[in-house]
Amino acid sequence: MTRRSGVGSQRPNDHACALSEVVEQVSGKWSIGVLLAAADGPVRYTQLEQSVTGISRRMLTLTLRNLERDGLLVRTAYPTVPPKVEYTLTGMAVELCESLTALTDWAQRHRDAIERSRVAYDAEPGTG
Amino acid sequence: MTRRSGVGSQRPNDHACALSEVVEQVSGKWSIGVLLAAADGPVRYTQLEQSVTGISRRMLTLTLRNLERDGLLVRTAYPTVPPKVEYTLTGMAVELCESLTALTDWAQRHRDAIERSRVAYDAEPGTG
DNA sequence: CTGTATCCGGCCGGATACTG
DNA sequence: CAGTATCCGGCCGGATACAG
Repeated sequence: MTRRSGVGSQRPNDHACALSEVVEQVSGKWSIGVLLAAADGPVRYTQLEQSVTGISRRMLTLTLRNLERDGLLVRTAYPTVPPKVEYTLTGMAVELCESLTALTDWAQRHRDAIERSRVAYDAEPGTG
Repeated sequence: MTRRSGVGSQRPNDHACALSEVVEQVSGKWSIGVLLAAADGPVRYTQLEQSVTGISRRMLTLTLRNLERDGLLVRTAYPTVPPKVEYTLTGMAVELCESLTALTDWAQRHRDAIERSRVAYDAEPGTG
């Protein structure tokens, strides 16, 4: 931070607003997983179902529809029998994923602290 | 991306996992707003209530407690009458906010596309 | 293979009242 | 000023069954 002079007229609330919109788009329980699973190239429905461990068909479809609707995924259906559908990241989504690496890096730097905050307070062993 | 050679053994799923954890921590309806509102320095409860437009006392408290618990905020209570409580970002949180600017930048680059995706689909012109 | 439809429980979050 | 307690509605998401 401390770049107040560079941004200009942007108040903190503006940042918060824009930021919240972005976060909300990927804040679904499965959005990140689906996005990352589709990052390596065109993937099929069943491939996603397998890579995104634990997701149900319902949530996979809903997540895909949302990402598609937000312009992050493109759905390509081939009129074959049996049907074949491929999902591909848009340029926007690729850039988003790249931006998200900043968060991944942050998470890695503070992995220990996060771990501690997610367990601790409940374990309470006698070993210290 | 395209840093596959640098990270080493990290599979996409690992990224997705770490990433999801981070996103989850700031995915509450008010987390981002509170975080950004507290970024300028120590802020008091009522200050937050005012800057974070629309938040209720209940949600403000819950959000603060969560951020505190995740090590992103520090709560300082002064034993005065009337009471005075200040909230400050931790170093972790400051770094997180800096990382989040990557997302803000992304949002700004794709602001138009985001706008379109949030309206559209309801207009339904006859051009298609 | 790629979905859709329905039911249902749990959690998130708003409104309101009360407290030290 | 800075919270806490309670009620309650709506949405998210899991399980399951059905369909082209």
